[in-house]
Amino acid sequence: MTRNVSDSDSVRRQNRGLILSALRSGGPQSRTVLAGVTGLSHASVTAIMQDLLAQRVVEELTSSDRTDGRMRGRPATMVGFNRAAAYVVLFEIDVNRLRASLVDYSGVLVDRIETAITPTTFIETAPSAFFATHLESLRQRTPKAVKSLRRIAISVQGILEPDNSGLKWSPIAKLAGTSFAGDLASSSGLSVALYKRGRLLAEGTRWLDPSLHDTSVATVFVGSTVAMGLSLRGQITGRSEGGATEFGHMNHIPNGALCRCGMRGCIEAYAADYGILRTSYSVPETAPPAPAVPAQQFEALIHRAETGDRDATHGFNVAGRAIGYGLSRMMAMFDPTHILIVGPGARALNLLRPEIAAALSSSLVCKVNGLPRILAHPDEREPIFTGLMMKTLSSLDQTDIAALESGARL
Amino acid sequence: MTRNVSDSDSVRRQNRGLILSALRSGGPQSRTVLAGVTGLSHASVTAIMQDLLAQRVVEELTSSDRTDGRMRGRPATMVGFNRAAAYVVLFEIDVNRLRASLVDYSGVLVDRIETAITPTTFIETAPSAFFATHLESLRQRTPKAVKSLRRIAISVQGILEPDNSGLKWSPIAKLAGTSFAGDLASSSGLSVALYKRGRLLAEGTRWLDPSLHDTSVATVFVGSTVAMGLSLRGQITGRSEGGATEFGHMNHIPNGALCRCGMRGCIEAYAADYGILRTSYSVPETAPPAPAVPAQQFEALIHRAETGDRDATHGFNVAGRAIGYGLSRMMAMFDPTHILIVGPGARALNLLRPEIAAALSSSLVCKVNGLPRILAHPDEREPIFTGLMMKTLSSLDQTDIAALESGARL
DNA sequence: AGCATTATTTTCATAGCTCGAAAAAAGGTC
DNA sequence: GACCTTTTTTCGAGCTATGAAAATAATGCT
Repeated sequence: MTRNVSDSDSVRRQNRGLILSALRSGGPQSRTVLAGVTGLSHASVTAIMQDLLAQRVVEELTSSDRTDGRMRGRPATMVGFNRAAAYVVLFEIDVNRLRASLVDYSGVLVDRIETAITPTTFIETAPSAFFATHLESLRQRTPKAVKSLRRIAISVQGILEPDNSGLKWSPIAKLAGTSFAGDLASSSGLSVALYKRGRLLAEGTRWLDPSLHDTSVATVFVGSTVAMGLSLRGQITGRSEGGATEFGHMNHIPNGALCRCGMRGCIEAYAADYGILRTSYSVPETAPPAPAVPAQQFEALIHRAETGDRDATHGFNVAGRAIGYGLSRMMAMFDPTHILIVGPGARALNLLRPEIAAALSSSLVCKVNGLPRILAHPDEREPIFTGLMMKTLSSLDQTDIAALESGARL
Repeated sequence: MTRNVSDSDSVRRQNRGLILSALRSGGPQSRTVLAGVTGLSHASVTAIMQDLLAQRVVEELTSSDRTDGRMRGRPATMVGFNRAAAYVVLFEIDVNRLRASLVDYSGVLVDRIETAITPTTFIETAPSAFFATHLESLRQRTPKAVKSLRRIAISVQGILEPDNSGLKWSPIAKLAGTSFAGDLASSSGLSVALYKRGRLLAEGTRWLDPSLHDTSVATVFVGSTVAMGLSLRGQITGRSEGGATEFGHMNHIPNGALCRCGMRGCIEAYAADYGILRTSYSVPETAPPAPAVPAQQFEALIHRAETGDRDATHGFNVAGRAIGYGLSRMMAMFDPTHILIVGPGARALNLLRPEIAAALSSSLVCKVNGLPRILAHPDEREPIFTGLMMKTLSSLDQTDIAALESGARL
């Protein structure tokens, strides 16, 4: 049971957290600005800053870093994160590659390793060993980061185990079923967090576009899979497993097209690249989905549809319909003001849009409240990485750093 | 912008809130028990209690109220809400009746007025005047409550205005489009809250069954309409308008049966009483829905299906399918562990269950995580009233009472 | 060079809160 | 009436935030 009692300790923790999160989203700032942004008094900001400086969590920037034209009055001393205060290792795993990044406490990428993944990778090497090897490489290449390494976070696709130790189901061969996160945690002695890609997309777009930060956004990935993250008035929500949704496997048509997951009629079976391809080439719906669709093949299909090819256009219409009715059903539960299409499918938004709009228009909530804005953002890698990094660093801020005792040092 | 700064004031507010909510859910308790339940020290409980007693928010119960067999040691003095500390007026409006209740601060029903509503009621009388008349009657019949009246709350169906001043759309004739809540607020000088029925059902079932209090439950009303409230790990969620969903008007079949809302293919068009009736009697799907279905007619239909009538059974099968696929789609976004069917349709759960289970089983999340538990609770009036009352009183606790300044009195 | 001006940061005294320990209170038990 | 047991209150210590005043560190002006 969580104790919700409030005492002077929790007050400090809360206000330290406020300052850290202002620093996290606003970059280095003067104490006066921080007081304004957080609403704390100057006196409190000074007191908290003294703690943070003593703990080597933040540091004062030298005056040469100031670029703004000098003004009258005592010049402000900017305070920013001490980059060496902590390091985190971030893994992004995909069907065909693993990307391992070492990031410092200020959010600067220090080192990165990319490795290809094949269907046999996890037959030859146990997933936890695969991750451990990459972790070890990063450690060896940046020895100074080793003792300050605080967290590991992994971006995954699939359905998480309730205890977040691994995946119950995953489109990546032989990854599900092993408790790779739990194993990595015990072998490294660090906390390992798993996040679903859809959730990170929602997280990342909030950070990359501050105007969306406090609005309600549904971020939909359309590409080799279909996924969705939900951010409602700034709060990430969704299924308990890490706050993401299983939008791609929401049923679209009972007993419909065969999906990669083995079920029938999922949105993904119509709107992922393999689904669109299958429809366009009139392959029977019950035929097993292609294992992977090369990027240029999907691009070519978009081009054909854009230049008037009937079959390709039909494929995108069917996909738009699936996404549109999925969104319309989602909007009976939630009312995002913006819908952001991300990934390769975003380049085809103009092909998808008419059917999406038609499906949304046929719902009562859209008739009464109007249609949400639908935007496209073709690149998905940056939001995923940004989301993974910011989520990990903020959670470090709020959980570890804000709770540091007065005497303690990092 | 909300200031999230924490200071000693907010500490007190938080801890007062903790004690009030323990009292709200556990009834009168001794200070020692409260210390245990809230996690506060005995010293703090005493200090806060002294404030609350001075403000006449709570009162010590006389020893005669103690029923437990005497034990050794100093006897505990129970502390409970001062019933006269505040009063609230609760309205429940339905297609055919209005129920107005006066409730005291401890949650005891003091007075109640019920009035029939006909399709012409709001043609003859403006909605705000109709509510104001009932408010006035309650005031006159219990004069002592007048000066302590703090809030008005109304249970409604339909889609709320963004500012909660009224309804954008409602199944009740002539109710939507007028700002009856705003008008009532300004004429009475009290704050008026609108809550959707579905949300109150979720709220009420949590209070009525404490074992569900911190679980994730989807409460589905099946009767003259179809509605759903969502409670995730104890938190009510859903669309921004009062945290409810528009489940009944989630699309089930594109371009399907005509719904009362004017759209086509809504779940309600298949699963509300009028939809089941229409299917059972093979009335065309595009025929305008019956305005109201008498309770005994729906009961008779259940009986016919239970005794093997093919047409009636078909009607319930189609309804179960609509609800089942709706739930399966909802579960792609959220993962309640329990699904609670409430209202007249709950008496037909056995007829609906096979198709609901079949639809859920065809979804990936249920295949991986298993089916949620599906329960029935035929009576819907008690959860709605309890939800409305507890929500209103708790919000009074946390917003008004917890923030009372040390010197102030109610 | 020297003094006024201006903006930032720190210091200081005050007041509020929670907490643990000790004391007080209010009954039974023998 | 003395003792035991449990609840409740009192008291001093330790933290925290805050406004006001003081200190600091530059620029602008004469």
